[in-house]
Amino acid sequence: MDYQKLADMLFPKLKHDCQYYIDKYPKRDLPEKAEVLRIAPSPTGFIHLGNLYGALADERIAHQSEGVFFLRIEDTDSKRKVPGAVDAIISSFDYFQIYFDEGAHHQPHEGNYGPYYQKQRAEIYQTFAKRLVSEGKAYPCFCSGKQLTEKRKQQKSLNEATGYYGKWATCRNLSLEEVQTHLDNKEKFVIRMRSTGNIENQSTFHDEIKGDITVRENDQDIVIIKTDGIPTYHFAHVIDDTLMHTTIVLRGEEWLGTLPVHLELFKMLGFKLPKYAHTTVLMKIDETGTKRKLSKRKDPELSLDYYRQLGYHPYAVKLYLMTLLNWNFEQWHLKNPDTHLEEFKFSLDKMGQSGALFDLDKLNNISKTYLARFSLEEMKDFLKMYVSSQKKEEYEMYFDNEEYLDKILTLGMGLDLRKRRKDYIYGAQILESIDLFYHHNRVDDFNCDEETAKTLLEQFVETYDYGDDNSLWFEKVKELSANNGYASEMKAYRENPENYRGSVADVSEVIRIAVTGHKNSPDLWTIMQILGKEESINRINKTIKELD
RNA sequence: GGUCCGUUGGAGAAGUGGUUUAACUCACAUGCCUUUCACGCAUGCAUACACGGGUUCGAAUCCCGUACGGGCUACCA
Repeated sequence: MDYQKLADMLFPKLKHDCQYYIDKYPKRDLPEKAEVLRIAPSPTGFIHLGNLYGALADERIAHQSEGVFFLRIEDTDSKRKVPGAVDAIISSFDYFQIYFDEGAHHQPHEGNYGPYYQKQRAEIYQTFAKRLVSEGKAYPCFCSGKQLTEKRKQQKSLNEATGYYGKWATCRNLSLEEVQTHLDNKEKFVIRMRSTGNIENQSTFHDEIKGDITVRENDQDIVIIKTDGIPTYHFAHVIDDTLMHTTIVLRGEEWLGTLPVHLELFKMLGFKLPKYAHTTVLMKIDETGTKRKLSKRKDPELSLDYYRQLGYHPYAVKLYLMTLLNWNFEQWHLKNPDTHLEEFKFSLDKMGQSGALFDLDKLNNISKTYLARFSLEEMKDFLKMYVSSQKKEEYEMYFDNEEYLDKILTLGMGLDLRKRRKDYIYGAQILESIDLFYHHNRVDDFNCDEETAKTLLEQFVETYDYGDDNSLWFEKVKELSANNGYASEMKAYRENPENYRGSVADVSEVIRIAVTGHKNSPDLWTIMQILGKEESINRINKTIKELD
């Protein structure tokens, strides 16, 4: 059989040979320990926490080792492509501050190993496929989809493994004449690799995360080039990660099953095998109470956009993912709350082996703990970023009067006060809270009837003096309480609650609502000091009026 | 069906033959603090090593089997 002739028949007009591409993408000039990793999403228009999880691991390992992290778009399946999806992917990674050294988003200077869209690399794959054909390691297959379905049916009824292999691989040994006839008939064909593996042969393979795993040899003549001339994932992966000099292939464990295919392809092409690291899948609890993989279709709330829209701080989300990624991260972070996560030594062998449940409670906790450490300036920067990224124009007015915004943030969140709040989880909540301060009358929430509230407020204003210090101020509130049948001492109230209408705490709450619009806030005296005499009294008077 | 991976309290997770009466974080509860809430501190809860055999003086840790969960089994990635 003249394989070279076969190869020329199938691929009559390719510009270059394999050597051309091998020379075009020389070994990267990097320090010895440097690792090269990539994330290779397909443009389906949906990326979720799982993608970010993987990207963060990639990014850390690459940059920690002074290596390279790049973005490749796996757009080999035209059916899956969604318009605008690539932009969405890039903008999401951008929001979460995952930075690439090279790749799809860096156009026009995307890097020296491009193109980074697989669609644009079609000719490269074909060139290598041609070489395999010329060496007798791959062959054209003219089977139609219908025929393949029929085969599968038969295999199932015979209780044999499905697929294109062994005696079922009917196109394996077509003669040149037969191929010529098919071509003359303008029949579509795919290129399949000619597997030499035996499914019975087992060996162990070292995965950087999973450890030693057992793999069987592949015996399937899988498709490497589809009828449209575009490669399948398997072939593209082997070619790209070789030419782009990826050193660690980090991907989801759903790829473990096809690892034997990739191993055989690497061997067949004579390429050096990269290291593999298969990460666990993020899970959630189903409505039915069972654990299951996060799904694009069923779990829209787990899309990255969900967190962006609510305004989770990107760094907080990363902190959470890091705790899932490396078990020792959390304790490191507790010890070093002010150290950036980039200082943490990330390692593959500290990754979990079983599917981690996504835990919103924990994310929220990490998120609010993180926000609670913010200074006034940091908080404003974050809110500005959030408001502009979400185009929430109705909130932009808050930034026009920074002095006022400062006051309100200080009041509401205890920023720059000793009593830091820790009950804000994400941006949307904070903006809501700011809104409450602007429209501060929540008379519905008073803990007493309106008549009483009004009386208390009127008496409070009469004796209020901006110059009073905290303790004098509070003495007055106590007096006010006592005059109206409220306990002025908490202890006394707790011992005999039936003797009073309430306690000084209840009186404080009435004033607090009148001043801030909130039932809860930091220390009231300080708030009124910050708001200023005039505005404090205005707010109370306004409330009194509304109670009439 | 075949094949691969996994299974430690409600959740994440450490521990890979003997200071383990199994860390730590979240959740939950209680107490202290306190003019509210939150914070902080302290305490507690949680009947946690999937099950059954085996190896061993000794097993969460090693071996075998079973169950359960998940992945793959496409001209999808």
